[in-house]
Amino acid sequence: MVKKDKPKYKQIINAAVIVIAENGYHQAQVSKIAKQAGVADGTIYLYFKNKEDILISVFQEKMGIFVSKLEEIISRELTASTKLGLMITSHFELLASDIHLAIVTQLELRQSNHDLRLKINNVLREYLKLMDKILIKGMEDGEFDIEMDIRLARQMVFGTMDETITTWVMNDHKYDLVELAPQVHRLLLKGMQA
Amino acid sequence: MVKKDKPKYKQIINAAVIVIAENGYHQAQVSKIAKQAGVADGTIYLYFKNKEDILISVFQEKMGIFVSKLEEIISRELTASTKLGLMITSHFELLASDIHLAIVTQLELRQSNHDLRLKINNVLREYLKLMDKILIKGMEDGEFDIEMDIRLARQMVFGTMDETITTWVMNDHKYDLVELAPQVHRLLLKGMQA
Amino acid sequence: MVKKDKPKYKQIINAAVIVIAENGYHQAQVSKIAKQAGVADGTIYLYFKNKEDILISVFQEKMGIFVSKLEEIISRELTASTKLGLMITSHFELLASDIHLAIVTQLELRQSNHDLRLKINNVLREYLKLMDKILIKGMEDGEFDIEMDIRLARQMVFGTMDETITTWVMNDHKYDLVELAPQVHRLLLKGMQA
Amino acid sequence: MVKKDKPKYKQIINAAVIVIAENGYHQAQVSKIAKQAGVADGTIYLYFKNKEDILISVFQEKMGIFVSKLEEIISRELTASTKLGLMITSHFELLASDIHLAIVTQLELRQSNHDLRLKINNVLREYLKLMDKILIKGMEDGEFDIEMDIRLARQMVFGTMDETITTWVMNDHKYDLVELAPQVHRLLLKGMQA
DNA sequence: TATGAATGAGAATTCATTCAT
DNA sequence: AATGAATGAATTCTCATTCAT
Repeated sequence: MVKKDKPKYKQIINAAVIVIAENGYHQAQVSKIAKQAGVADGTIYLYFKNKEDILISVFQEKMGIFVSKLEEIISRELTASTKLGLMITSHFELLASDIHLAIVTQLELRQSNHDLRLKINNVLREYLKLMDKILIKGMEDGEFDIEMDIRLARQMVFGTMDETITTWVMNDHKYDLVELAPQVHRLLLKGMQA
Repeated sequence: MVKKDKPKYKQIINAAVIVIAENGYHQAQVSKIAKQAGVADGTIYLYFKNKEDILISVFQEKMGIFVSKLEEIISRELTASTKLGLMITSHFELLASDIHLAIVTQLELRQSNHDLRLKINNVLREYLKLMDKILIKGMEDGEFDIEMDIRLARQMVFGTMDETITTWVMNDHKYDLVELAPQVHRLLLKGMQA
Repeated sequence: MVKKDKPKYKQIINAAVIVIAENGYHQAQVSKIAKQAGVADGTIYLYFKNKEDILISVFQEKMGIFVSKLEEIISRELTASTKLGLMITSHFELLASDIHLAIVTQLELRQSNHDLRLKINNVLREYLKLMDKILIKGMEDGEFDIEMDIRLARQMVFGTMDETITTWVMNDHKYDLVELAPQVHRLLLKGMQA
Repeated sequence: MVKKDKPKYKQIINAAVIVIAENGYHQAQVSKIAKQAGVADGTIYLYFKNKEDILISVFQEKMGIFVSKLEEIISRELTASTKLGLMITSHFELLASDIHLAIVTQLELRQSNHDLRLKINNVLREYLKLMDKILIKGMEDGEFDIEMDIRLARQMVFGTMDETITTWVMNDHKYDLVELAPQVHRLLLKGMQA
């Protein structure tokens, strides 16, 4: 059994999400995370190399859920446009169901330093690659404009989703994010359709 | 003559942009900014309340240029779609011509804490309001889909532009950002057209 | 059978010498010593009261070899001057044949704190007492200056030997220490002769 | 006026000697030194790069006194043997007159880590070079044995002095160190005489 | 006997801000 | 207005030791 499978590993990850969401990135001291996780400060360092390692792991573990979900969607027998819709919906659902996580990914983790952000971007890249698969399939199948720049299209899709979620979080999630998914889907679809 | 008109005010603002761009947000100490501006540390505090005030002022002063430009575009006798295109192009041009500023607004200033980001968002809101004016005019004139959610449309426009610029900055601006403007324009237009 | 006779006791002592010599006093953690000895961290505490106890025991065990050797030399039927020469030679030989031990006693163990050094000095005292026996015999037999201060003489003998060994260790033992013994002997003899 | 001439520089150096002597090397926290010096913790870092820099500077500043004194002795028109005597006496006098300094140089500073000790040795080397000058002159003038190994002789001189002082410090300086100087001188002289 | 996961105290250093000059 | 020396609060990480198994 490796470290990541031990119960305390996930315990600390989850504690970190809560502490960062409730206190903000810069007020999320290791001792607070340890306390929230119900372990001693030193125990943190049996599972993580340093504080940065906790934060990257938070992102990896949680982003992993998005990636798995997206892989599952892609593997299904559906049109690219339907897949796009499912991706948006499930992305919104996951964050709407875990406000703490939404705060952390949309606001707090972006305050991290350059190095950490580079590492986070590596994790993100995997997600964006899957997104590209949908776009390419849509272009090949004649659903999406064959002439469109794949990078720009991806930036539109991700940028729109990201901006929508961030706005929702900054407005204290006082409206229903998931309800917006169909409209976002329609908007993006129009932009990309053949 | 108020403080903002005094030469040292702008001198410090510009020094801050350079220092933050070259050292990163977390390595932009007040003493470095003072040195770059050619003044003593204490002098900073004759022009700014505190460090946060410098950063907000940087954003306000620089964002003001975008706002002025956009106001000028809106005031012209043009179709909403043409205005949208001009907005994208001039936005890209301004950042492409000042890499330091691009780094600061797209990457470094986002590492600021929650409070500062809220204040930055207030400044940004003015810009987004002007953007809304174009979208509303386009809907009224029958250019854009009258059914579309104005907030989502704005998030798509801003999100796409923002993501495009950030990706360009993170790729060390090794390709021409301004050249992408027409394609981004076309993509967004398709998404919003009636 | 007491603890000191059990195989793991010596195993840990020897592991400590190696770990300290190779990593330095401040990087010789208990866990490293345990690993080198092939036992669990907790096992150390079945044989030693605490970390300091390991270090004192290292010194005692190893110094014991010097003391035995010296006792054997003293018991022989020889002139004081010859005994002095044998002492120097065998002292040098022992350290030259165990570089790890030389590094530990000449450099690393001296970085220990005040308390530990006091305890080490107690162990050393036994050796110095035997040294005194040779000097006293020499004075009684008319070989050494009867007027000389025994304490000062001992400090000269030990200080010279110690300084010579330390210099050799600090120069990465790139010359032959044992070859220096006759010269050191002659030098000290001249200083003490009647 | 450079940093070393500013009053606070020496103030901190002297505070460090007292704090280290009274608390021991490992209990000499920066905050204690700052308090003893009557400055804020942060002020220390305006004059010293880090804690190690304080300790090296202590050694350099204080060792400088020994070096100056020795240079002055060497420059006089005296026999090598007289110079040797003056060196021993003034070395003993300086340490006997500043017990704190004696504790620091003979016991506490030797607990420093490998890196720091290497730097201290560089400072010490200057002193040893001057010592060599006396020995060489003595050999050239026929006072000292022309056949003697200069390195071994120096190790005898320094080792004997060092061991004598350390023993005195460890015995809580309950006897008069300076009174021992003539005897030490005589002992060493006999060892080296032609 | 032996294990090794868990504990938690302890300290160097940075940097925004002040204020006497 | 301008200076810049001085301030001091605040936080990560290590590692000797314990104790349930």
